[in-house]
Amino acid sequence: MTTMREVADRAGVSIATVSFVLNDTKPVTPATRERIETAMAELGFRRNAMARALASRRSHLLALAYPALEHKLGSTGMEFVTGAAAAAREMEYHLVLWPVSNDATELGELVADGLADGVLLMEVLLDDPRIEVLQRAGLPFSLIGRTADPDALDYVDIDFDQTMTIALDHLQELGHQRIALLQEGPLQRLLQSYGPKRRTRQAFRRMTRHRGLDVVVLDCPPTVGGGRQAVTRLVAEHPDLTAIMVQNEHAAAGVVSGLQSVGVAVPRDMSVLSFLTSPDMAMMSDPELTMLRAPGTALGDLGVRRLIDLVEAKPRPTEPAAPQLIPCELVAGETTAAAPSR
Amino acid sequence: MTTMREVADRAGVSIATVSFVLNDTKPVTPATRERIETAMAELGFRRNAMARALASRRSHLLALAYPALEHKLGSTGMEFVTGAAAAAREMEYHLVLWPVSNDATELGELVADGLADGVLLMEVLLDDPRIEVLQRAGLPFSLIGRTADPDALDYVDIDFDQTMTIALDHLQELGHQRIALLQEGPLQRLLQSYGPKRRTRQAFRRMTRHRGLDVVVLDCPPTVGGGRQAVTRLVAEHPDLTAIMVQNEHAAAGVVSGLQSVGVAVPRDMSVLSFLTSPDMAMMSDPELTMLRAPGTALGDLGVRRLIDLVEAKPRPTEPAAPQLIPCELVAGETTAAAPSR
DNA sequence: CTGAAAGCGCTTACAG
DNA sequence: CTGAAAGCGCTTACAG
Repeated sequence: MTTMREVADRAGVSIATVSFVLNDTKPVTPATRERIETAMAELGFRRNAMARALASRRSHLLALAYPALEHKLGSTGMEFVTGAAAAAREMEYHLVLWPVSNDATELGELVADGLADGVLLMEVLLDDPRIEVLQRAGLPFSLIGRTADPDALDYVDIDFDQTMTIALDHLQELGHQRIALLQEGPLQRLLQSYGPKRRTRQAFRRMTRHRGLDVVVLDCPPTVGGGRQAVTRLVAEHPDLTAIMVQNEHAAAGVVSGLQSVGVAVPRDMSVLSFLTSPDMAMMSDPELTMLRAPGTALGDLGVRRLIDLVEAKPRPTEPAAPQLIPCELVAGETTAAAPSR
Repeated sequence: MTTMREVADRAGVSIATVSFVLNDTKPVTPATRERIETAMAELGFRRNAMARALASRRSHLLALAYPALEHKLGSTGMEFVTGAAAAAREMEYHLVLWPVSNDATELGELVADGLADGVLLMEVLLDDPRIEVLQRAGLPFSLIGRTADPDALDYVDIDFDQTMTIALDHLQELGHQRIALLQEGPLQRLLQSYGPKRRTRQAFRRMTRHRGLDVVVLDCPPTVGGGRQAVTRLVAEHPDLTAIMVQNEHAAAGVVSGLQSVGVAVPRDMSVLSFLTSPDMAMMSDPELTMLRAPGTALGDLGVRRLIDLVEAKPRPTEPAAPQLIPCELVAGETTAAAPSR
């Protein structure tokens, strides 16, 4: 390992000057800069990350905190992680993974270790105890998703309203008037305070009312079997439905197969639209699911860039930056079509 | 932030002594230990990670390097990552993500930064340029997967032989005699040197010959459409096949739907077995895929623990530890059944 | 069993 | 524009 000392000696300067060219933090004569740069190149010098971190009080490490228990991050979760890691890399930061329990003590300890310059929080709950811990620690952080009242926080999230608009536009253009929304449930302790479910439901209720559509809202377990059972009941009780939105990919697959097993053809007799879904999953279904693709990579990328902005902000900002909301993209599959005429 | 200095002052000792109890590295009288521990508790002291790293020349950071380009890590890749992160956490290490290009220069630079104590390499190629870089750097590393000639290396991998034995046992118990293996292909530059494909194929060829089974081996694109097309040709050219093993989950789904669309019922007329697959994916297919479940979490966990062993080994070991191979687990779905009698 | 001191490899006022 | 020196918060021989 070659140190700044060796570079300085070889270039005939002090280590301070080496540091100045490395960080471009003070003016240096072209001539000496030149000498230093060739010395660095010849020695293959790379500045030690730990020493830099300690001296500059900046580790260039960003932590990604996610709930350790549900160690199913899912396909969208993975997109999020890789998107965040790629953005961090591009900005010359590193992303470190913090699988922590949802009670915030573990997170608090990690934060106190002074390892990370900032924290990115995934799977944010509507009332999330982790946030208070981060605030008290005074460490920069931003959220993927948001709490019930996120105005004072820095976050990126899915644009649920816009996504719902896209979904309803799609279905209405196809002539659908009676639409069901099927979501994960019954609410468990944890999901009770889970934003995407609530926000989707609210947008659905509000917008369908405004558009004068007939709707049904139902919960089912987030599994293939759950979707299958739920849809059987659903079509029995609401024979006039022509389209179903499903907010869980496994349930969506179950809905499709459940429909077909009771003689309802998809998409001829019934359209199915899978909400907040990843292509990997949607393609596995037969017929392939039409989906609103969750913007996992984009959110990961954005989240990291915002966090870096926060970390590097010269005076600590008092107001959070305006939140960024990204809608899901409609990706045509084979499960939506014109509503059957009656 | 409270430092060791403050703890030492409050306990009336030197910072050296504080360090000794923190690291349990020298005997300390119960009485002073007591004083120090209460001082730490009262102050909420947490030792600074950067300072510790610099002084001890150990960062407690482990890097997970994966190819940045194919930023599809897939469902098993995710299991691997979360398994590794959880194990690292449990061992009081941190996992940092290094999405790097497959040419090894980027990896070389990161290694030279002195950030990580060791590197875990994912998606190992049969001839992998990254390995030489790590060897030359002298940094501990271990592999998930292995090169063509891995004897001198430290790795964990899937036990392909054992997995193939489980698969063939399963199919033979069901009476299957004529079996196809469908894998990803045609080989692209990168996949050409991809181990799992080659090892599966070799195990398949060797074991089926030994068991006196009739076989077909074929490549297809790793997509639903690829599987669908391939299987259509396959059954036309080999009408006596009764079972197909597929080494890509998307292709497996395509095989199932392709078969049904040409009037071959699954599993009545044809069994389909999905190789190295994740439950998340298998469940999306209809009927649900019978699979050999890839041990993603276990490999991630093991890989990290081995790497930590390496990092902490007192004299640098000259021989690698014996490799650990983990077979896939057979998970019953709905796509395998007794061979049709002819 | 405990402490004084050097040192890890950088950054950053402070002087000149 | 450049350098000497203090300092980041720990660990670790070395003494006693």
